[in-house]
Amino acid sequence: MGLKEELHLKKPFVSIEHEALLNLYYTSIRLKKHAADFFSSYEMTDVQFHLMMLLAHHGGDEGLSQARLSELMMVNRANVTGLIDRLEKIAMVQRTPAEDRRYNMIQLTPKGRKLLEKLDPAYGKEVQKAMSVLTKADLKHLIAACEKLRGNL
Amino acid sequence: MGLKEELHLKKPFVSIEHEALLNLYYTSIRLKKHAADFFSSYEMTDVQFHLMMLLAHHGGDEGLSQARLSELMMVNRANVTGLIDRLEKIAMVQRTPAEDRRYNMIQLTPKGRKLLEKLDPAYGKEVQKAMSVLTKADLKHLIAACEKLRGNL
DNA sequence: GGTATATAGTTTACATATATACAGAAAGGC
DNA sequence: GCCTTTCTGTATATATGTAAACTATATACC
Repeated sequence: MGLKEELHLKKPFVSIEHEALLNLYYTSIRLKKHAADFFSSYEMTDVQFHLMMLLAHHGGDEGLSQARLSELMMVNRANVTGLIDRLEKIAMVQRTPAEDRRYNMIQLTPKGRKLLEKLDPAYGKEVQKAMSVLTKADLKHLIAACEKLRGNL
Repeated sequence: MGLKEELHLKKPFVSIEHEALLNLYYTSIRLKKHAADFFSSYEMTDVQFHLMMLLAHHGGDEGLSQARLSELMMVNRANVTGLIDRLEKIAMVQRTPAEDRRYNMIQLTPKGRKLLEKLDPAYGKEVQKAMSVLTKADLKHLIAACEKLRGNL
């Protein structure tokens, strides 16, 4: 269903460019909410899961610094402080001082790793379920379009 | 540039479905930040502008209720209370009690309308600039893909 | 060696988002 | 008329995001 119908708008969009932008926004929001719903049954937020996934897939043994996490998540460094605070409070990750004493290296705790081992495959299935309405060709087009848009900013 | 290169990831994505999802997320975030930058020179946030645009284009004379705004913005009703509070404080919108005394009708003030008359065309140009790296066919594909994804949730 | 510069993480103030619970008002059924 | 249900807006607690200012540390340069 078109966004116009979905939102019960009386007027059409100003341009197809604007319509495409709003479709991107709203679809991203809806997918994010869908993910948030999924994680809420595990007492987790989608953002917390995302951070833990980054540690699992890109952290290796030593983990990732908060600055690297902020880069990977495209958020402010200040935001990561709070995220790690909350994840540390529920014992999912831990801070370890690095050799360079400006850095904290963040690692999954055993508890965090165990939760991820259960959640990661389940989340992967959810992603497949959500995205598999698109053909491989659709997916490639979508990725190419997104890359073009980001390249233009 | 691919997301893998942009984030300097060492490992590839698990699946093209996951890569497409992350492209959607990150592109949406980047576009939103771009818009936020644009509006910050006018002492406005992108969200505040969005709300005012909805009033201008879909509010008619009587305006929109907070519930309708929350529906159009796909956010919680509680969130709209705060948004209107802040916009009322800077005299961009006003609350008017409706006949049905449960409702507030929200309208642009003359000051808000005047700002929009200046901002709306400038924002339109920004949207064209950002989205016109895509051909009309690309845009149609993108919209169709987004509609399919939302239809599947 | 000493100084200027850059970087990492934190703190603060604020905007935006959710879920939940509440009060006031309207609507429907009996 | 009365009661239940539903709907709107608000209050609260909490999560996530920003910008800006701060401390501590490392690096570059003379």
